[in-house]
Amino acid sequence: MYALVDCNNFYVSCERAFQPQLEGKPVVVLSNNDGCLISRSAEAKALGLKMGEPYFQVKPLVQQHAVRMFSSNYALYGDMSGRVMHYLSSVVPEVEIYSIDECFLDLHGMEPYLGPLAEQAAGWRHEVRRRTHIPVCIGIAPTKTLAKLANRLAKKSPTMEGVCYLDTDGRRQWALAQTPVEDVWGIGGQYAHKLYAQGIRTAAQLAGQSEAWARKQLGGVVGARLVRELQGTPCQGLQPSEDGTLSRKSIACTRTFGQPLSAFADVLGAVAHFASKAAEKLRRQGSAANVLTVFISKNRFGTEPPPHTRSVVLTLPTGTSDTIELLRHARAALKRIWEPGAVYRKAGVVLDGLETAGQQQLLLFEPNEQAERRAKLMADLDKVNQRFGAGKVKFATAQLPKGEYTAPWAGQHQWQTPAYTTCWEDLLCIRA
DNA sequence: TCTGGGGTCCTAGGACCC
DNA sequence: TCTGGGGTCCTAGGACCC
Repeated sequence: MYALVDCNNFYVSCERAFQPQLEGKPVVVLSNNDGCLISRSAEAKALGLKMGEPYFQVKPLVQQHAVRMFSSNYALYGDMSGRVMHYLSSVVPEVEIYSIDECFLDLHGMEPYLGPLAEQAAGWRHEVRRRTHIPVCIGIAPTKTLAKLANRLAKKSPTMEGVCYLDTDGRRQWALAQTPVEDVWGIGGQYAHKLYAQGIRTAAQLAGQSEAWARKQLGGVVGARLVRELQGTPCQGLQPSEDGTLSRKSIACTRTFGQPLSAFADVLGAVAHFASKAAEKLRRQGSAANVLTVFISKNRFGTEPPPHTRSVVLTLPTGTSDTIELLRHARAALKRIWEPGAVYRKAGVVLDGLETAGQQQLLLFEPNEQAERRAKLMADLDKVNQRFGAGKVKFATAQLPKGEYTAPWAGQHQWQTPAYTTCWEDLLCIRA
């Protein structure tokens, strides 16, 4: 058996944890640049506010109903996520952190030790709430896909009190019949459309198809696996996350600018900043990158025909996590795709071909003094920034223009709350 | 005026190799 | 006239996820 634990409206719940007066009110959290709605309270959903909708389009509705708005505060959400995951990691031996607000628990063979799983899950749910103020729902089933499906039902039906256990074949059939096919994990817009055209509208109907059919219709082995999992045969095991952290296969830092930019120096400043941030993430997970991609984009919503994005992919001479090295390549890459006179809205840096850091040095016959000094410099840089605040020490390329206090590319974050749990200055103050 | 960011996996097709 | 049968690696593009 697998359990899927999912935090309800996670970002909104994090804001509510520090502002209990928001309970029962419509609340939304906006994406970077205060662009789109990315988390909504139940009350906000009831008003018809949709996931991913641009804020400017729903502004009248939001104002009319006095919906409370928040800019995203990832320092807070990341820390709160860590607290939830840390607790869940302590109740079972194997946990896979699937995203910032979801994790799978491996419950195989656990029932004799834990007792009835539904009761256990209710206890975990209660304890997460008590420790973090974050509400979660738990779905339990024989496969990951069915656990996702169970989780959705736990969220929808108040009588389940946040836990849904598909422990019998009858319950599994009932759950499949309840679920629209587009709500199955792995069925997105394209596939849903295709399935409807063939008269398949529920998860039960999809589960009734053959593996060969699924392979042909739903993208090969992925589709075959999906249908088998709906039928109750596990095809995906747990990929345990080491000590509660995730190790990525690619690392990106990309942003839409707060305003359109057309000066090379401004865009270079942004690209340099993104490269520095990506390099920090890279070192944090102990990796080195072999491939660097830089892209710049124009307005993708305007009347101009695509392509709106130009990118360049560089294979680096050797795997590296050195900011200086990556900045040098990023600048060269940007020069190659830069069009004078164009107006840019967004840029990004992506690191791929990740390997364990240090491996590339084993190839050298003699210890490379310069490489060692550089590695030490990067480690010290990270230490200083960790202790005194992100960006306290940075490279000149990523520095602000003279006399500026905010970067020209910086976005809006009009409704940002304090980083209550990760910054001393932002510590919550309670007056008696 | 205003439209997010960060990931994963898979397939097909071309280049190249023996 | 007739033109094999594997492999591997790489890239681009598609689809999906939260």
